[in-house]
Amino acid sequence: MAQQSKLTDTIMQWQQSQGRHNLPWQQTITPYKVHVSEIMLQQTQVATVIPYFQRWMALFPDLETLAAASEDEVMTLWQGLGYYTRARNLRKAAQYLNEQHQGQYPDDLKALEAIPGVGRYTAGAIRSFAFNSYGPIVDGNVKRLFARLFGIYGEPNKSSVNKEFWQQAERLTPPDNSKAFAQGVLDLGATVCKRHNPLCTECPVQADCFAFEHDCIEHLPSAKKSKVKPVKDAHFLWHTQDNKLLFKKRPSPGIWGGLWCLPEQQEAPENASLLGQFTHQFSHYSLQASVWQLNNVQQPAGLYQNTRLQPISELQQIGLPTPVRRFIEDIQTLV
DNA sequence: GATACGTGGGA
DNA sequence: TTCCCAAGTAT
Repeated sequence: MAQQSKLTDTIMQWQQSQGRHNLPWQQTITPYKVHVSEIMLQQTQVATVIPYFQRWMALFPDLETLAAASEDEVMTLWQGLGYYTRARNLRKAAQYLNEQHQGQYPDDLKALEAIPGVGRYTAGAIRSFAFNSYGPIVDGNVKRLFARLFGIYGEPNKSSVNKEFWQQAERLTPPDNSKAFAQGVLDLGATVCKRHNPLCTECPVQADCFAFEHDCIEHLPSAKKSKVKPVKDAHFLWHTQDNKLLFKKRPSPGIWGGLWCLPEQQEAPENASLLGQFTHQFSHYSLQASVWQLNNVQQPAGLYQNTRLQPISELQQIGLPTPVRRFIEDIQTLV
């Protein structure tokens, strides 16, 4: 067996004694559980994911069940978790694996990356966690850890900087049995090498750490350029009929794609009264929404494609964007 | 390479 | 309040 770096050994041993071993997707590991959890965890905190993961596994216990599920079933479960393309791709992935790979997960990185929604990180994660084979990973945790450990400056998403992170990951990841290493860098980043107030006194690689030695932990990783968030206006229609509310399915791709939403239009409608307003902060823009109640006899024109009248008492059964659900609930409380 | 894509938590 | 960030990917 090839000589493994001391850093690799240290991180693996730390993981086995101090790392996380009780996360739901670490129990009776299967490629499917690893896949689902890794998709859910993209840009999403562990604590947020856990209840979604539990519900998902109860409803879609395997690839076959998932492949046969409707998009609506999947979106209803995913509502509130965000980045809804992930949910649609997960369902596509199940169909793809059933049709192209006999319902089995491939175990090489290239084939894993060909799965819808699986990129370089997730392919490495599946290979490491599910197969315990060589699977380098670079995520936010790893970037923070490596930036400090090796003194890697520059915006982490800049391609040249990103390339450095991946080179380090490929170099340090052991050729076999890479699970403990992959889990180790994630756990170190998440629980010790935190963005704020890192626990350097508990860090197993403190002696090797550039940032610790140079006392520049708070300056690494380098800050990204912040951008001005644009404000967008939206006009939603509130149309009720027999205690039912009119919804329209959001197109994909696009914001809230695949979820049901109040019908939206560019301009404020004529002959309508303002029922209420809400604002919502997306990561890339602020939404200023107005909700218009149409006059009684007025029918919303040209809205019948992909629409449904949903009983207000049965809103739990469809996937709604979080701020829209919140608005509707607030209105109900007032009534 | 830049941008779109959600939501909630923490400082 | 506002901003950054969290197990990134697709286009």
